[in-house]
Amino acid sequence: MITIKDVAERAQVSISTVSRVLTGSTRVADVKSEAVRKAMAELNYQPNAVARALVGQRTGMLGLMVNSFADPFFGALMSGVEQEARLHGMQVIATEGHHDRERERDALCSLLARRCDALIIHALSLSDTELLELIGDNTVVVVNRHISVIEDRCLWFDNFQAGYMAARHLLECGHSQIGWIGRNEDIPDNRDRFAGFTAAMAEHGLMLDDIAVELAPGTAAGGYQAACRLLSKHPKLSAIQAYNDVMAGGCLRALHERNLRLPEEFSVMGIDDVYLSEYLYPQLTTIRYPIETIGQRAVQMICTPCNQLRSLESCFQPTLIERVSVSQFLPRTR
Amino acid sequence: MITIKDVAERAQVSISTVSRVLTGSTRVADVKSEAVRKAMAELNYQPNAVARALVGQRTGMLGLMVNSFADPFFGALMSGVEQEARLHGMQVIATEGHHDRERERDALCSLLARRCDALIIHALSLSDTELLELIGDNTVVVVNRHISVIEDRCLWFDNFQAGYMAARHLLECGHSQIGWIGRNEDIPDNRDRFAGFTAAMAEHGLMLDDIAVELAPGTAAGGYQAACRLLSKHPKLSAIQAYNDVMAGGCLRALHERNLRLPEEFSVMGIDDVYLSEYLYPQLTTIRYPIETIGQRAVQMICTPCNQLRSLESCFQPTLIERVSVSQFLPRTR
DNA sequence: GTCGTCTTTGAAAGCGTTTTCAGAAAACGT
DNA sequence: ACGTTTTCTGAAAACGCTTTCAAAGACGAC
Repeated sequence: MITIKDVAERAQVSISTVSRVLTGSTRVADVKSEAVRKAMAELNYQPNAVARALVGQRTGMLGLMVNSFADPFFGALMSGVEQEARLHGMQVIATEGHHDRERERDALCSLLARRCDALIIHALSLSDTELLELIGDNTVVVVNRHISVIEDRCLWFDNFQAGYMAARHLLECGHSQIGWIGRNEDIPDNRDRFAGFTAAMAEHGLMLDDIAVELAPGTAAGGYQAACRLLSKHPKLSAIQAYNDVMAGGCLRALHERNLRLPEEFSVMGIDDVYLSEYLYPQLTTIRYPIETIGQRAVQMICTPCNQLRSLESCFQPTLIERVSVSQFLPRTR
Repeated sequence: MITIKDVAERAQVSISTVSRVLTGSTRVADVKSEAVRKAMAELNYQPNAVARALVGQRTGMLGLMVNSFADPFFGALMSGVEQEARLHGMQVIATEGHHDRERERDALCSLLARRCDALIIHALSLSDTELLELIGDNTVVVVNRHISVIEDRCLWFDNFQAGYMAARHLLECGHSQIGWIGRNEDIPDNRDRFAGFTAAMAEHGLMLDDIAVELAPGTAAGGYQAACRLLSKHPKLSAIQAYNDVMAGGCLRALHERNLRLPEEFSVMGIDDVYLSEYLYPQLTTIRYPIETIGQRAVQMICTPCNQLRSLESCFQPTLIERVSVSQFLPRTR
């Protein structure tokens, strides 16, 4: 491998001088600096980032842990992070946590051992305590999670408001018989979205006992099953609100199988607005989770000096994305 | 930061000894090794991977370049790579190329500068020559591309066969009026798939002049536009073969808008079998591109000693995934 | 008791950089 | 012409680790 030493030899200068033209820290006489540049080009020299990291005490690496690369939701997060990281000359190094405590811990340790300058973490399975202990005093931004002790290093989404807005939209379209399809895991996102949903319903005088609810795994298959159960138990339903777009996707399938014309005969809402949503038929009306923006903001929090960082909100607000899957309520004539 | 020196001091041994228990390279007396372990635990010591990389001349990092993180196709690739990398104790460090020559070059240089032990590259915009020049004599696996000079470091997909199988399937279902929706960029994948398509058609006596073709950008919107044009120009079509699943998704929308019952009245086939396909309505019949497996194999090629590596094929074969969007041809009665 | 052989250990060199320090050379003011 | 400042440069230390080398003990054989 070509090192700074080779360049120095070829350019007839000391390695210090080569280093100086490399970093541009100090003035170097034009003759020499020219010679160095020439030597570097001729040898096709590429500075060793590892050595630089060791001496400079910064690696220029941004550790990122997400649940799964294959999930488009996290794809969007990663994309946001990478774009912004590039602007700041940082390199993303990514791992998957896979919703598994062991793996999340290993992944974090690995990133830490590699001495990333900062970490962006989406962890589902690690407890708050464990997470805090692991990160120690490293620079960290926790996304999609609210840990009050480090609230200023967290970016999260107003899930309550998302659930609320979704229900609100359906109610405003005239629906009142609205079913909820949720996850059967007791995770905060699920709780909050459902709470928002019921709050909106309550405003219209619909109490918890009146609401049809089915729980299932947070997958398309889960959404399908839950929808099937919901439809057979509650024939009067005119709309379904799903925990997220993926479950809404499964829900749509169940409705298609029953030959319902969508959205004329039945409305469906999702939450998240993932890549998927506009491919569904009918295109899904949903609540946008600005996950890509959150990724960008996480990097900004890390790379922008505190004094320059306008202290923007850490809690991101949902927005309604109106597509096709929801329409005005029309009493069915069957 | 707490270093090997601190541990050595605390355990009352030299740093050499600490290093030895760390690497396990040489026997260390039980008393000492115990003391070292204790000191490490008490100080919560974590070896500095950067320093180890510098002296050991290997970073344990696997550089990965893909087109875009947000694209589920590449999500699957990344997932395959990460899984296998984990098994081999390697860490993935990823960048996006974004189908842009400059960015692809920058991304590669950055990975190279970081001294990744090996690179897995999906590059669309770099020319063969440029790519070869950049990678020099680094360990590299090129995916989804065939460069004959380094054929043994390439893994690719039989796009011709994919196009052939797709058309074949439609033909076997009795369709003969089949339209092709392709990309308007002249990339090899597009050429090969179309060539396979026409080859199958030719076997049934359908020559190029008989085939309805529309080209558009390789997006859902592109698929939609192309389908609209195709349908208006060729009312007799009973099936469409799209370049990939994403375009097929757009195509489905065009068909829904025309109130065609799918698949009874019209069949659609994709290629790739991305995450998306089973969410489409009707669920897409397609040709599987085993991209996750390709990712795994790329890592295996890198991490498995040559002598152990059974020389498996480098060209991956497509398989037919029968879902719902294709049915037997039934003459329309309208 | 002496010698050779193992085992275990610490000192020191080295990985490829950056940066400090001090000296040499050049430029300047008078 | 001389002292003072400024500019430029190389030697050397440091970053945190691994590994080589040689020395020190321990042990058994004779």
